[in-house]
Amino acid sequence: MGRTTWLDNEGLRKGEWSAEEDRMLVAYIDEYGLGDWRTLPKRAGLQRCGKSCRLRWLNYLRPGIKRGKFTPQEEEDIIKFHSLLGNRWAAIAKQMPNRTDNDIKNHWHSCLKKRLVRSGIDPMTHEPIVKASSSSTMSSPTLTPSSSTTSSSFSSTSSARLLNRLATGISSRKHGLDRIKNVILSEPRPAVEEDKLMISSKEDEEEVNGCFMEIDNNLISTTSLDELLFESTTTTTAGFVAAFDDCSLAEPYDLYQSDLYHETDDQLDLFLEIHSLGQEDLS
DNA sequence: AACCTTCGCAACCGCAAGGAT
DNA sequence: CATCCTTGCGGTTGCGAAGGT
Repeated sequence: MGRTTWLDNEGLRKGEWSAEEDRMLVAYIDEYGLGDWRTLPKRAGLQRCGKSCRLRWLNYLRPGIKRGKFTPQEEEDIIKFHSLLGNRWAAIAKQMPNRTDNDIKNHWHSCLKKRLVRSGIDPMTHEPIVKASSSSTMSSPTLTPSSSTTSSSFSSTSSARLLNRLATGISSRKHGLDRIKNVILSEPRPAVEEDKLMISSKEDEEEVNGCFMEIDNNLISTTSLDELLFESTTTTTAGFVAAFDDCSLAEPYDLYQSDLYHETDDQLDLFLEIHSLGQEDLS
């Protein structure tokens, strides 16, 4: 299986790797370690570009890679992490150390995505596919648009889901957290009127991702979002505060303003922790 | 048996982020 | 500070295998 091998216009081999090429790459890295991928092929005696060598090493030759069929547990994990992280395959792969991002991505596209669709689950939102109905009421699968909504009218499931979406936004965008702090979670927290939160430019819109677009579109109110964040961290995660006792934080809310979020990996780990606690709580 | 479709997966491409100069 | 270079990521493609008609 694989692509046939050919030479590009610079005389570099493309396509399927031969056993001999694999052997040469492994032998070189074993002896000299990983280094400059650009110059590695020449030093290793390979007629490949550095990018190709890197890919071959990371996705195939690197020690510790688990190949072959995914177990049901692994599939479950992929679906779970995808619901949290979206198409961030590298981030998902970090949670599953023996699998490569390429492998996970391939399995998702060729198998898991279709399986979810067959089960009536939207593979992007991980929510039940809502068929167009004759009802005239505007509805969102998880978020109820209402300026008079109180936090108690939101299910803890939707709260957790929203929190997870925010987590994805925060961890994937450099200034996402700052924006949340400044625009939505500013202290003291005045009741922010919906029309005060304006997304002024296309750039802003892209920056703050779909979550904020929903705000802009009035699908959820900012005050509801604020309440949701409280609710998410209190009612859906009984063990949440206990889990972070070491942080000496009085309220879960404070976590949003703490230094814990300054590093992407920390954000991710923290939110995964929140999510798993939330899942236990919901089950 | 021949043809067609779907599956599985390796590898390529383009782009963006971040570091080096 | 600007530009260049390298690395890493995600989307997509290509192709043999497997299965169906």
